Parts: sequence; C-alpha cells; structure tokens
Amino acid sequence: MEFDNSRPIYLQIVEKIKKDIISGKLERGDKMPSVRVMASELKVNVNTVQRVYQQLEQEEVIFTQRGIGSFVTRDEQVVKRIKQEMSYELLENFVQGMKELGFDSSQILKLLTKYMEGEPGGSIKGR
Amino acid sequence: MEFDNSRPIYLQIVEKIKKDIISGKLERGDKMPSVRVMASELKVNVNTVQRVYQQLEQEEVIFTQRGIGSFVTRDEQVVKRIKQEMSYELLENFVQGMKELGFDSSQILKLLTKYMEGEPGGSIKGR
DNA sequence: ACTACTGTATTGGTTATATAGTACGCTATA
DNA sequence: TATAGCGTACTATATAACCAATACAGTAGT
Repeated sequence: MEFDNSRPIYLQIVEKIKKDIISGKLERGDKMPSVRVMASELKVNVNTVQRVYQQLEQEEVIFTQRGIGSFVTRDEQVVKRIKQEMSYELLENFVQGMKELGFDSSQILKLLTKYMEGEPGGSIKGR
Repeated sequence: MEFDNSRPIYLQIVEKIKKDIISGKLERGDKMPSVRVMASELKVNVNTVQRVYQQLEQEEVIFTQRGIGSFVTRDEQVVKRIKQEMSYELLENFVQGMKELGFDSSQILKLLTKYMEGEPGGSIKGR
C-alpha cells in the first residue's frame, strides 16, 4: 500500500479498512489481522496499526477482545452509517472543490460523464 | 480561513491561492500581499507564508521581484495547466473513492445529480 | 504448565510542520 | 540619503507522526 505523504498514515489506513468493510471485502464479524501481522503487511510500525485499531474501535467499526483479536462489527447500522458518511464527504469535497475552480453544476456533470466514459470499469453502457 | 488539522497548513494555503487564480479572484499580474501581511491576515507565521510563496514560485504560479513583491504569473498557459491539474485530481479522487465504496458509474451519476439538486448555487435549471 | 498468539503500554529517537524572533539585502520614494 | 516595505535567511523551540525495541497481560490449545 502506498501512502500520501501529506496526510497521516494511520488515517489513510483507517479509511482503507472502512472502504474494505463497505465494499464487502471485509464482512461483518470477520477477524482482523493482528496488529503485528498488519504492520508487517503494510510495512509500518506496530504502534501505527495500534492507533488505527484504536480509532476504528472508537468509531464502533471494529471491536476488540483482549488476547483474542479484533473483529469487524456485527452491527449493520454502523456499516450503513460509515458508508453514508464517506460517500457524502466525497461528494461534498468534489462538488465544492469544482465550484471553487469556477465550474457550475452542468459543467461538473459534463466533466464527470466524460471522465467516466474514458475510464475502464464503468458500467454505463456495458462496454 | 480555517485549516484541516490533518494536512499541512502551507499546502492548504497553496491550494487556496491557486483556486483564487483559477476562479479569477486573483488576476494575472496582480500583486500578492506581502508575506508579513498575508501571515497576519491568515494568522499564521511568516515562515509558513514564505514556504507557500516558495512553493508557488516553483510551480511558476507566481513570480518574485526582490525588494518589490510577488505577483501572479502573466502566463495564461500556467493558469490553464493548474486548472486542469486540480480539476482532474478532484475527479479522480471522487470517482475512484466512490468505486472503492462499491458504487458503479451510474450510481455515482445519480448520487451526484441528487446532491447538486439539493445544493444552493446550482445552475442546472435556473432555479 | 507451557507455548504461541493476541492487544496494550512504555521509553526513546527521528523527521516534518509550525512557531517566534532577529537580521540582512534589495527597491522605491519622500 | 533616510526610511519604509519587500523577499530572504537563520537559529531556536514545540509538537505530532512515525518508528524501534521491549515489556506486560490476557486467551487458547497442547
């Protein structure tokens, strides 16, 4: 995993994990890798992963059983909540940013469709 | 101006200034506030503004005349360039982020239009 | 009981960011 | 020429993020 130099690593990992849960790569109740294993996989320090898990637990995204491990929440509402939170944040950041660049709504729409047509993996027209 | 705690202030100021140039709030050839004045206005340290100007000069967005001041570039191509850079970055961040949340292109489009309809300042239908 | 695995805590060091204060050299203008 | 304003440079300090190493404590399985 590659990190953006201008933002804390632990926050980037937090977001990555939440995305994996939202998209279904991680399912409710799944056991998370141990802090040491994940630190090794991501090539970061154990303390950094510790901080990640701490943050996720605070947001009720995972729960921890000492000596056993950490697990993805079984609460469906929490998953829904973070999905809404993250998608809204993306929308807000995008639209507001584009408007600050001087684009209006219709221009934003045009640019987006044009961008997605040129991108692989789109599902607008089967391709 | 309010700053996002999780990203360097100087980078946020850099982006702010580039947006102001792109949107026309700052015009080509305009004189920038002195480092001391801007530091005072933004309530940050002079050294931080210094770094901002240094960064902007490196990107050829502003140029500096020692003893006189800093000025917005007169090169229209540079302005076009940073406008494309910043809009592309916003697009990429948005689309990729939404796909990582599990949305496909048509869903993204729907969510965006729905979001913009609920927002003030849109120009889709005159309102 | 022993072992191996978990999360957790602690101490210490490095780097980047931001601050504060001071000083230097250049330019325009009164 | 004196002065005010400009970018620039320097030293020093504080803090957050990250890393490294070690230790402690709880749980499960042999």
